[in-house]
Amino acid sequence: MRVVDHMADPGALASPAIQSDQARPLLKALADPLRLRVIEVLGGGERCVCDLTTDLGLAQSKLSFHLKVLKEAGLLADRQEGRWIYYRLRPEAIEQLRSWLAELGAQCSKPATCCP
Amino acid sequence: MRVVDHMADPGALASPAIQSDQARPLLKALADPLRLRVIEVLGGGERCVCDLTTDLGLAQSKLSFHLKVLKEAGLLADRQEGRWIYYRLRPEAIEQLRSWLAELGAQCSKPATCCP
DNA sequence: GCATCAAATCAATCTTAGTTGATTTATGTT
DNA sequence: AACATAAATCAACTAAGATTGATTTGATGC
Repeated sequence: MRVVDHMADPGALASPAIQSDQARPLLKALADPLRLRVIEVLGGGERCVCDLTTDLGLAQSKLSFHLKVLKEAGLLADRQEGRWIYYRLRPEAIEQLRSWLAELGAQCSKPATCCP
Repeated sequence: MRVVDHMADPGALASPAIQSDQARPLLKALADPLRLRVIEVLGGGERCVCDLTTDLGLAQSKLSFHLKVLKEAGLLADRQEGRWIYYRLRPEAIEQLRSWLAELGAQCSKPATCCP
């Protein structure tokens, strides 16, 4: 039944109810060590690509590739200003993941009654 | 500074403060679609391997491989009873991830002041 | 219009991770 | 002890994803 209407976890309330279908692309995008570093930096606030390149010491095309993956997964948003492009985290995506995890954790402790 | 002592998110309070170093193996383990299905099933409670095999319709060695990955990442715990082995989710791991995500989301909305 | 700089794209290569079927280890049964 | 079943391991193969360097697109300034 998965009843969650008793407000056990206010932190997860922002997002409705997420299936693993929605979590999958997010998790996949987060699974790379380099992308994690990008995410970590953007956790501190918006950044332009040039900034990220020097901050992380990455080849330009490499960073660009990973930014694309993160963006297509829905984790990042970008905006253009002149010839610079700024990337930022999408807090909605983060919240989605958090609420998916919350559901997972909720009822996982039932012991099995099974085979023998 | 990353100040989080004002209790903005009670949902994250259970776990202390997680670096991406700790999140990385968890995220990597969660990044596979098959493992996500396993996780989803175990979200409903503990299961023995034989159960999982038939539930998910997987080759035995395949499932075994993925269970190992998940376990080594710290997401699963197992116990033996007779010749059966039961796997379950480790809620601590879930909470770690959740609190890591909470920190990420907290301060990510500062606009950049940068290049031009 | 031409030169310059930021960022994205592309094709080729390299690396890592997942699959498969057979074998092994371990527990329990007769 | 011999057999049957549950699960882990292994080696060979396959597929997916990341890296690299070169090229392209697009915006700005002269």
